[in-house]
Amino acid sequence: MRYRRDDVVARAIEVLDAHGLDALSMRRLAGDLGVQPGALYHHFTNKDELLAAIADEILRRGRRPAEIMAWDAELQLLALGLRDAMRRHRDGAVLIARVHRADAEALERPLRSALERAGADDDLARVGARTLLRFVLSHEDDADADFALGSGLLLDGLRERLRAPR
Amino acid sequence: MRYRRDDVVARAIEVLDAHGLDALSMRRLAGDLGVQPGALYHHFTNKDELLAAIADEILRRGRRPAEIMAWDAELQLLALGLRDAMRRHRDGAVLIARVHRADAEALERPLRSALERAGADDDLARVGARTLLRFVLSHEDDADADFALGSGLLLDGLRERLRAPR
DNA sequence: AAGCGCACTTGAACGGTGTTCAGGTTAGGC
DNA sequence: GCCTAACCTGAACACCGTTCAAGTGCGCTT
Repeated sequence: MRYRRDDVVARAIEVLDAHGLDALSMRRLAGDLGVQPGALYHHFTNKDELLAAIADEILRRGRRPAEIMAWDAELQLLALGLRDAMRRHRDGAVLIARVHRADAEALERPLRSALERAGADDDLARVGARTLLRFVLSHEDDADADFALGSGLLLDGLRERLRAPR
Repeated sequence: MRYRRDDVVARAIEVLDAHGLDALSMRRLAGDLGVQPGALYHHFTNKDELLAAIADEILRRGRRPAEIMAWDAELQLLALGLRDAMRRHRDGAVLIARVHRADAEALERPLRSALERAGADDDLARVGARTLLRFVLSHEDDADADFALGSGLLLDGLRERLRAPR
C-alpha cells in the first residue's frame, strides 16, 4: 500500500477514536496501515508533527463560519465551538492541549481579537483569551451545565473589566 | 544500598529538579540510587504511584497554616500558595496536574470549602473550585501580573455570583 | 514505448521505556 | 544466634520513537 500525508492523518484519527491517545503510537499506526514504522517518517519528521497535523484536522473539521455579534456572545460561541470540536474525538482535549503547548498563538488569536474589538487593552485581551482557552482545554469531561457556569464566571469577570476601563 | 520509601521520593525530587520530568524514568532514578529498576517496585506498585507520592511531598512542603480571613482573600492565598509550591520544582505544575487528573478531589477540597463558607451553593462551589484550581495548574509559566489578572477575573465572577444569590 | 525521477516503503537496527518475578541478601527483633 | 520481613538482583518481556541505506514502482516526459 502507498499513502499520502492526508491518508495517514485520517487513519490516525480513526485509531485515536477507536483506541485513545495512549494507543496511538507510530508502530501501532504503521501496523494499522500495513506499513513499516519508518515509512511514517517520510510524511512527518516526528510524532509531534503528526499530532499537530491531527489537531489541525480536528479543528478544521469543527470550524464554523464567522458571524457578526456582541463580543461576549462571540466569545461564548468560540469557546463552545472549540469544545465541540474536541469532544468529537476520544482524548480530543488532551491532544489539542498538548499541541497547544508547542504553538499557543494559533488557538488564542480569535479569542484575543474578539476581546480587542470589545475594547480590551493588550494585557486584558492576552490574559483573557489565554485563560478562557485553557479553561476550555481542561474541562473536556465536565457536564454542559458546569461548563456554562465556569465560563460564565470568566465572562462576568471580563464584562466587569470592560464596562469600566481604567 | 538499602532505601526506604521516603528516601526514594526525596531522591526522585532531586532528579526532577536537576533534569526535569522527562528524565525522571524508573531506570534513571534506580541508576541514580545505585539500584536495579525492579527494586523500585518494592516501594511503589507503579510509576503513577511514585509520581503521586512526589506530588504529595511537594504539596506537603508548601503547605501553610490556615488563617482566618475573608473568603476571597483566602481563595487568593490558597491559589498563590499552590502556585508557589509548584514553582519551587522543575515541571512542578505538569507533575501536579498529571496526578490531579487521577485524584481531583484532594486538591479541590480546600478551595471548595472556602467557597461554601462564603455562601456558595453546591454547584458554584464545585465549579468555582475546579475552575480556579485548573487555572493555577495551567498557568505555571505566566508572569506574576498575568496570573494576578487572570485569577482576578475569576474572583470577580465569583464575587458577582455571591453578592446576589438567587 | 522506454526510461527517468521521485514519492514512498522496506528491514533492520539503536537506545530508550515501564513492568514482572523467582530467587538472593541483609538488618532488626526475639 | 536465629528468623522473619524488608529490600534487592538479574534477567527477561513487550513495548516505544527514531534513523538510514537500499529497494520499489508510479507518473511524466521524451
